[in-house]
Amino acid sequence: MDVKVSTRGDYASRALLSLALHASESNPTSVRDIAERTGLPQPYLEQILLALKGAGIVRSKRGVGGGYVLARDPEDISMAQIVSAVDGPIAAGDFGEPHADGACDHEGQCVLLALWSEVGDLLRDHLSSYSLADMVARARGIQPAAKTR
Amino acid sequence: MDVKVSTRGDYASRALLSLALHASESNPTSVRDIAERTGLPQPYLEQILLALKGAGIVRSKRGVGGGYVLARDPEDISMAQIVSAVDGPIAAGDFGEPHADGACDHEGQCVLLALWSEVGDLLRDHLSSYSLADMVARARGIQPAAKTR
DNA sequence: CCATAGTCTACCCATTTGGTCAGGAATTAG
DNA sequence: CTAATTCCTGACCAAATGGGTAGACTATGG
Repeated sequence: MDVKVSTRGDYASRALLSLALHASESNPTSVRDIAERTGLPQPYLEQILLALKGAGIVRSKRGVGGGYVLARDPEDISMAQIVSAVDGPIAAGDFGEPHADGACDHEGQCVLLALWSEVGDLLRDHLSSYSLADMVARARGIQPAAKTR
Repeated sequence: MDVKVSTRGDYASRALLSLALHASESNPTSVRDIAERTGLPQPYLEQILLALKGAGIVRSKRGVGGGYVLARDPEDISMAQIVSAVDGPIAAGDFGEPHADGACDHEGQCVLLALWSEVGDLLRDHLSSYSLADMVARARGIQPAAKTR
């Protein structure tokens, strides 16, 4: 089934969480600093930040005093966006579409396709329901007590 | 994130679904027959059935007229069991435990660990809520929900 | 004993994952 | 201008995983 979080997804989340926690001013944070704070390997982290930039989640500034900044408010960055930015779309299995009109080539296979796709939806929805701001809140201990979203 | 269903999980489900659909008598079905009905590569299917046997989901009989039979009633075989039998435990990421007492080595990383684990639970629960019998019902068109006419 | 059919072990190739490295290009300080 | 800083680009790499094959072995029934 393969429902493990890749290190990329995890690392990206950590980097962004760190960025959000230290977003005191609007001056950028260098990759080096982020790597130090999070304990992640710097060169690898660069790749990941680049992907996040490509997805429009962070902005970058080059040169002296440059670095990365969140492109939007943490409230407007969902965990689903983060994860799919570095790991591709959150979808269970690309075996083909459930060609829903009962035209299965073998027995009841489309029933299963429908199930996998349902599972993907469920997961995407769930991750979409959390924002980076939620993680910041939790990390600061202001846990809103098992949210009911 | 990696939330795709492996072919193994899918194949295992198909094989079992096929087995359940033709479970008219208690005489076993050979791997060759299952492969033919489902259109799956026979040698690969053998491996998968072996794993399912190891998990106690099917029983086998060797020799002439041998083959595989469901070990239990389809009602008592959950989709979660099938998937984890061939793909290992359904759990998001084994980075370590969320050492819940706020003793994160770096900033708020355990918050994320908690999230991944929550996601794994959600998924496992969801797949556990479906049984092979449910799939059989759906495949036969006795769809409890969208029943046309 | 012989054909059938499951079981086991090993191997194979392609892709993905996790990660490094060597420059190049932009920006700013001086 | 030039040098320092920092992001950017792209190649490269090792290991694991996924998907699949091949072949020998063993149990069973006739």
